[in-house]
Amino acid sequence: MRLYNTLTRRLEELPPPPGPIRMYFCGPTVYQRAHIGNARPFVLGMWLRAWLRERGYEAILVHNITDVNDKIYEAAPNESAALAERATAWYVEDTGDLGLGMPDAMPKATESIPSIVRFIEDLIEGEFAYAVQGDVYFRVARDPGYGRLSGQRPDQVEEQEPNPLKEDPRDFALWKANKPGEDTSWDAPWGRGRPGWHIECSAMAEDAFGPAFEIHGGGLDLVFPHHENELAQSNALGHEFARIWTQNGMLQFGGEKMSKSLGNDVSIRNVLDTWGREVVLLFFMTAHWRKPIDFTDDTLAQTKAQVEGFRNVFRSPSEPGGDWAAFEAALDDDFNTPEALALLHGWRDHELLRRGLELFGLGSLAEQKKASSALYDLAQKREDARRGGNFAEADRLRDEIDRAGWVVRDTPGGWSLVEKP
RNA sequence: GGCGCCUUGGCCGAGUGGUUAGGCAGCGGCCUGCAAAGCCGCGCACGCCGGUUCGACUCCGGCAGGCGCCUCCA
Repeated sequence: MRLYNTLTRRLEELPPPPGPIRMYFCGPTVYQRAHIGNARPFVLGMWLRAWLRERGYEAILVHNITDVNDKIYEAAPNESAALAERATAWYVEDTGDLGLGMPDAMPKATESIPSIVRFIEDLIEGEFAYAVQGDVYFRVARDPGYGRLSGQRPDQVEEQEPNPLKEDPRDFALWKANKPGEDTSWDAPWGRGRPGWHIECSAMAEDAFGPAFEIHGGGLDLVFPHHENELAQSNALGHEFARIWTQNGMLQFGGEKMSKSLGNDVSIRNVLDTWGREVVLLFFMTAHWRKPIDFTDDTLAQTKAQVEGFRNVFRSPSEPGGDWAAFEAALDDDFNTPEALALLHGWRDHELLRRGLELFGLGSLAEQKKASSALYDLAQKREDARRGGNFAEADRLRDEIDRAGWVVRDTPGGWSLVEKP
């Protein structure tokens, strides 16, 4: 199996099974209901884990929660902890409802403070970081390779609002001194405060996996500065950190990236309620994970039609045939789900198709709901009316069944009832 | 100013130096009392301009348009 590695800008072969393949994916900052764009790395991580296991790997997925952060303080001054806790529960609930299972661990920043503090201490000791007035900053000038992940040239990075505490405008915060309105803080050798954004991931990933692991994931918008800084911090301590960096493309909405900051976000909850989990999952399958994907009603409607198409395969007799090897090859080649999906569309073999769909959490498409006996009676009455030539009555009964959410289908072998799409 | 990515038929979306992607929608037909589902047939696409080549959608260069990032973002 091979995957595109942002760090080397090429496709790279994974070590042969059984691995292990340890994966760390960046999760959301929790201060409101997560949007559907946030679901993309979650879904990708769960699918990759499932696929790697299918291929005989020991695969482990750790997906973190950022539960201390400026955004949370802004959203709930003096009550950020309560908000973060609530929003974490939402996230777990919403991603759980995708029906893909859950990551092997979901560490929270606030529960990883000792590791974070130790990490910063080591960086200071090595003079890769410095404390000033309760803040601690990473000394970017100490890292000659800074920018190797994102391709940024440190001398060209746009200057931010000047921060007189920094030795160099490119330096980034590892620890921020406690400020008014910030209700969460921890003691540290440099004073009471809380971790900066990037250090938590270095600490949590290494807590889970040690100084080196196979795959790091997250959104493409995290490449710089977040992932760049994670790499810099860990490399500064001589740790290899992640070998393969996978960043998923952004979910677009109305021609822009969907994001909480832009206010154009649609929650996972909302999409789940409107379209159902199968449509959401199939929607993500239609685009390659590295490419942007447009969230539009038209696209979702097309996806829904595909969902029905798969259901109908299972409502028809199974026919042997289907190239599993080609399916494997597509997924082994940079996890090309659109190509794998195209193959699935050609399969009529129930067992094989179900096996393929199950890998993506879509095994439910193979399951049929049974109509109530009352509906069966109506359908039989309609059949009787039809046979008697009373088509007006037959159509009336069909409408009644339709209103109950079911569709009557006449086949050569007799009528059947299927759930209305 | 810097870094990176993208541009395929009505829509979504793979892929390849010369050979059918696939799906959705649409049109025609079969089937049906009418439908639904299914089946059969139909589109000959690769942003623009150059170059390399016997031949480019595929390689190279330029241009145009779009997207992401530059220390809050999945």
